Amino acid sequence: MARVSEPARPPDRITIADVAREVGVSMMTVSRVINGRGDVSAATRQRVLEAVERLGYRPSSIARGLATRHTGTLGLVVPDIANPFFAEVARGVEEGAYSQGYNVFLCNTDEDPARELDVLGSLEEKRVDGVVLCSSRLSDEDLQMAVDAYPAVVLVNRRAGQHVATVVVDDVLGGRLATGHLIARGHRAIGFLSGPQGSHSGQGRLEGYAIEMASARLRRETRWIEPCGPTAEQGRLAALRLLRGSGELTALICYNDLVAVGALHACRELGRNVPGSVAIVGFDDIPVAALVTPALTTCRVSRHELGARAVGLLLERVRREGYAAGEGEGASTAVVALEPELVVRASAP
Amino acid sequence: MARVSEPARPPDRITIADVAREVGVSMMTVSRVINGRGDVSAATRQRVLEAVERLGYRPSSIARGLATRHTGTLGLVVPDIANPFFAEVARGVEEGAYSQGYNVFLCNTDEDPARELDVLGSLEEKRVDGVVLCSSRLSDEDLQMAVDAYPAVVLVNRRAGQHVATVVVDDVLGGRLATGHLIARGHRAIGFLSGPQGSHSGQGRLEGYAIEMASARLRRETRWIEPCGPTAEQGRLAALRLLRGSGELTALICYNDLVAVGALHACRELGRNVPGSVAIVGFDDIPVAALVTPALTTCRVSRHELGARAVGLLLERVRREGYAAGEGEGASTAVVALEPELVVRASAP
DNA sequence: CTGTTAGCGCATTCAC
DNA sequence: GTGAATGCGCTAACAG
Repeated sequence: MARVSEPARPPDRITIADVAREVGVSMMTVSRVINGRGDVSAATRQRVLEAVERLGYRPSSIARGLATRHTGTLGLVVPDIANPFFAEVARGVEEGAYSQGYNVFLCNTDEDPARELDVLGSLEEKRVDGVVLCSSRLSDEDLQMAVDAYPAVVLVNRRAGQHVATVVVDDVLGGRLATGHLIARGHRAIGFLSGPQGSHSGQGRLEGYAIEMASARLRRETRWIEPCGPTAEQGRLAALRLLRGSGELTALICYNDLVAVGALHACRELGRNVPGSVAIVGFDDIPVAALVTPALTTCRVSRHELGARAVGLLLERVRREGYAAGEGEGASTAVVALEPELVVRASAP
Repeated sequence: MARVSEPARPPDRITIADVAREVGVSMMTVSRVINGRGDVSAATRQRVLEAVERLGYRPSSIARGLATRHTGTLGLVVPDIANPFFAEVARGVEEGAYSQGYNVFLCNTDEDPARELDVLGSLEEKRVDGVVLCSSRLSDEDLQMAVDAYPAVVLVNRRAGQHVATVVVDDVLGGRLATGHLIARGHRAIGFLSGPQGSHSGQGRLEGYAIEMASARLRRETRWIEPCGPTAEQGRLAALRLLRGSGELTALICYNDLVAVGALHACRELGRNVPGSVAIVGFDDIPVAALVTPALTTCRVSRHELGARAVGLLLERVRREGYAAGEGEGASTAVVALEPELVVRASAP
């Protein structure tokens, strides 16, 4: 068997020194050309550029990072990238970062606070210039410490005081939109599958529901509100309980689209036509919403924009890093609330 | 307005020198403790660890990377992270990387070869230790160059010769499973919505279909095969064409689940009961497959495993980086083909 | 078991 | 316009 005599280390990478030697100038001149800084005569600039091309030189972000203390990298921390919600947020973040020349580290926390802390630590070691932290499960205290540890942080879907940059969804408005639409269509007895007990977004949406019902002077019954897990199956079971217990209901607002799909199944089992006998509204506009029969009316917010706005805020801050976070200092809005919109389909026309 | 006299730079980070000074040892000793290398007396180890804790010292991956030429980072290149397929692959990749202490850069190519090249370049500058490249749209030539530029590369869903590590889905087997299942249920006239013309996976699945039909000595008609776009709407239209043109068909195999959902809608329009009059099989087992009515029988492969296997191969290679890629040298399998499985549901029981 | 020397590749002062 | 020295924070290779 042919065996190479030496371990055959890959040839060492081309460095800025190689380019300088090739052109016959100092490293500094090459550096200036590459970073477009300082004045360099057009002639030498040209020769440097050619040499860079010829040698296939790629500046090392690592070395540059060590020298400048800026790495051109961001961290993106999400509970689960396989969750379409965060996948789309990630898309928005990556696009924004890419367009500004940044690379982003993707980190899953798996909803585990310990792992979240761990991941944040590793990003710190990587010396990221900033972090987008989604749906943090950290305690207020830990969260504050984490925020302080980075040059710049933007929170998504989690608040932590006015002075921490944040992008959230206006869930109360979402709840109002859904409820208002049903009321406008003549519904008076509206049930609410409110999702997991501790859910912030569930609470917000429920609050919006309460506001609209109250302002329309409609009756509200505690038994019309039923908590449930965030899945289709749990939605089905909860809808069954609700519809059997409160036959007067003519509409159901569901914590999310999966729950709404479950409610659809429940109605089919009970022989209740949708939307004829029961109208159904979901939240999120996940892909399945448009594919089920009848297609779901649902309340959506651009998850892509959520991510895009988050990096936007982040990079804004990254750039002023090093300056005091002065209050008046032209600081842009710290808390952005994205407004959802109602997508009207067949389940609640 | 109160204005700070100086730009108020954040206090410089703690370095290994600070820790060394605090403990009264050399930097090397601290380094040894941190990296668990070399022998250090239990006593000093303890004192170093305490100082690290006390000062909140975080070693800089950047500096370490410059010194060791290993960054502890990987690149993950996908066409679109918002596509659930790649999101799940990403999950697998991230998990595997995390468990081995690596961080991963997420890069979207948006299906654009130019951008893919660009992104690969930026990863090179970041000096990643390896790259997982999914569904590359690069020409064979460009792909080969890209592969050569990195210490280690693993391809997902794209082949490039035997000596490039690759993880793919066995689409031919998938096609055979779907077809075989229908034949076993007594179907003899089976149509095929074959997806986009250039699709590799579509071709593979179609090949599997042909193999099974032939081995069962069943008649095959060219008009039973209908190409279509990869969406529900295009699936619906194609199914309409197919079912109207070939009334004898009792089963439809669909390029993917979205197309299958479209076929479901088409059957409803034509008043043909599923599965009574037409059985339908999809591919991929996307979330919607289980939620439509009737639920879809579909052929799935673990996308999570696809990612997990890819990082597995990658890290295996990263570790032997620097050695010649000797053929016999205990080199593990370069090409892994994951076997899909059939998930039987109501649309083709 | 521990310390010293040197350098990873680049950018930031300053000089010229 | 350009170059020379110096250091970013850390570890490899040797000493001791």
